[in-house]
Amino acid sequence: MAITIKELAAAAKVSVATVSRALNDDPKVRPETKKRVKHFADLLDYNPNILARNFKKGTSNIIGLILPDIYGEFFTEIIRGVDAVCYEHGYYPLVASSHSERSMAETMINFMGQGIVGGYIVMAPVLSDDLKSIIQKKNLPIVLINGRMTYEDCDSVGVDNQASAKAMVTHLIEKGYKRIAHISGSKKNNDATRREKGYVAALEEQGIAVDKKMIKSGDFDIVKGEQICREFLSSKNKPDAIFCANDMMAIGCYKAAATMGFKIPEDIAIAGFDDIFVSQFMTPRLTTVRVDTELIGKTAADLLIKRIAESQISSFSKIVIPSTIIDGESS
Amino acid sequence: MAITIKELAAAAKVSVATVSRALNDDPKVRPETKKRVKHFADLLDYNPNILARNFKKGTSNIIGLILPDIYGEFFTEIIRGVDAVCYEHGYYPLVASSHSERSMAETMINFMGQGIVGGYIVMAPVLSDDLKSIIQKKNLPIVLINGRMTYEDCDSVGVDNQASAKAMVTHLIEKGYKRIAHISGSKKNNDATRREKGYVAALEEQGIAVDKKMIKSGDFDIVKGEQICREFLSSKNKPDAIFCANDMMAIGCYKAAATMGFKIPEDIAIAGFDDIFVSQFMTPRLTTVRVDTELIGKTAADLLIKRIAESQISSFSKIVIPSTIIDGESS
DNA sequence: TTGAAAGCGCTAACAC
DNA sequence: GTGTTAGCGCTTTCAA
Repeated sequence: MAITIKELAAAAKVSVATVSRALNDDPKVRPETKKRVKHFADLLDYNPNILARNFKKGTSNIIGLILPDIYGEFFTEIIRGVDAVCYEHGYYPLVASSHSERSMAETMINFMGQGIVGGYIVMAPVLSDDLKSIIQKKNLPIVLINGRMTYEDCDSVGVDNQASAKAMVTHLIEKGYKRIAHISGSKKNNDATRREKGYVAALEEQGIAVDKKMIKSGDFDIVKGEQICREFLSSKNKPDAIFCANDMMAIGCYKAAATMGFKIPEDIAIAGFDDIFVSQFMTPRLTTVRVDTELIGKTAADLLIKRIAESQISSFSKIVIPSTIIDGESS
Repeated sequence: MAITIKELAAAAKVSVATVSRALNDDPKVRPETKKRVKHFADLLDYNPNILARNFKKGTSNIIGLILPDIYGEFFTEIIRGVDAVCYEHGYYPLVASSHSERSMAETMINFMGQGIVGGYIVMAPVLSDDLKSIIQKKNLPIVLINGRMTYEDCDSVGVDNQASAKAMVTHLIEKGYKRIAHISGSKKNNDATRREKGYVAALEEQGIAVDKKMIKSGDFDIVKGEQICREFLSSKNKPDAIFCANDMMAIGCYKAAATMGFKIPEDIAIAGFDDIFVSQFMTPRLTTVRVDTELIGKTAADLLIKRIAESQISSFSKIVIPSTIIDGESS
């Protein structure tokens, strides 16, 4: 066991209270006393037991980061961003996935009232009623990532999926594409539905009729993306461009095009969403929407840490992280 | 603040001690008492304050997962594996990267004696003296991932990089390739040096002279991989195959080959290491070494949790996670 | 400016 | 089998 405040107090010949105050930079402590205490703390290699501190204060410097799953770049970058900000502020991120078999709501309840975390960042692609009620009766600060941005009861950070998708499709139209198909994500996924709405909005704004047959769900999956692209390419009314709801499905399209002998972008233009790492190395370079995912994580952590530190509740923020169109050679 | 053990005790009309015992399944408690306590616990929505428990017991059900950085599939899968096992055992993973500017050693010291974690999993691609001394005088259980496997002072889990690389190169030789080049990782990275050794060992075993000019360091970087591949392909003594120390560099090679007009595998065969997600979707499918990274994380977490739970120290394990050769169409 | 002491919620030794 | 109580290391009143 490491050295305790008592031993440090004895060494510095002051009371434990003074040690505590000195180490917490209480202005009431005389500078020379403070100095002596700190000197001995260094000397004896003293580290306050954070557990005891958190326990006593009823808060925690640990942030619960609850993700629907842990895979792929998106989550990694969120974790990375959260980690970076946590480090700056002396917080630690506790990462938990919802483990599919249990609901996300359960995971959150598990954390609650246990004292382990001082607040959480929740990434909920689907905002169930369970989850909503938990957020509403929350006893800990919560920041939502990419949740429904209209939600009024907590802070949230995310991308404007709809506007970004709309911008991308508009960009394709401006480049001269007339028949733009869309491979959407899962119907249940909030991001996916927003992106599809953006696609529809762009067409409507440009006076292009929306053809339902030109929208197919690929579940964000690379293999499904390939499959659907194959269907599009072999249909009689072949599209001249495909906007995929994520880059993974776009990669699937590349594969389909290659094996079917279609050249990108001459025979079929492809656009994605996310700008994952490999996209910049694909030949031709994928046209896509870049989202600074790490910034989402950072912003969420910043928000949460502020929220944990403050006592009174100020109004909730909804922060939109901007996205950029990467005009690659695939369109 | 959530309900405490005291209030629960009052409700169930027993002492706090009985509540504690009942909830911890102490066999001394009468079944009916246990039942009543649990009933009230459910009713009142009681969750024990884990912080208080950990504090009191001087342990923690939180595992510190210290990574050199957080990006790419490898780390994600480690986190994923650790998370899965943690969940099973009621533990939580606390993820921290070493944040480059501070050393990994510092991060570990930060955790120590603070009570926050009950042990850690450390992924150290380089085992510095700092780190070694910390491991040696450790006051908390540690499991090393992919560290130097010869290290004797703690548990470790990892891949046999050398044997796997050797197997891959031998495989290439058996396929008929005569002039196999190697794009290695960073000289400082333990994985990289082991893979290079495996490459050399395979050549030697097959009676092929090792040509130093055929080994160049690409730092595990996709762009450097492309660059070096370009150099190899334009040299007068062009290799007929390139074994890259990771898939990212292999992707770089694909790019170089495509732009220089070389066909894979006819003009140049490419092999990688890691079998990252996109490798299976590359055209042609990349020949590579598959490592079950998630299993590494799982195994490490398993080991650590056992270590935390047990009181006396048994001998340290070194677990080697097997790897497989994926015989793709790029060779 | 400093010290003494209470107490956070829980577990475990001891008493009954 | 159950209750009483000390105490984990720290912060924070309250006194001095």
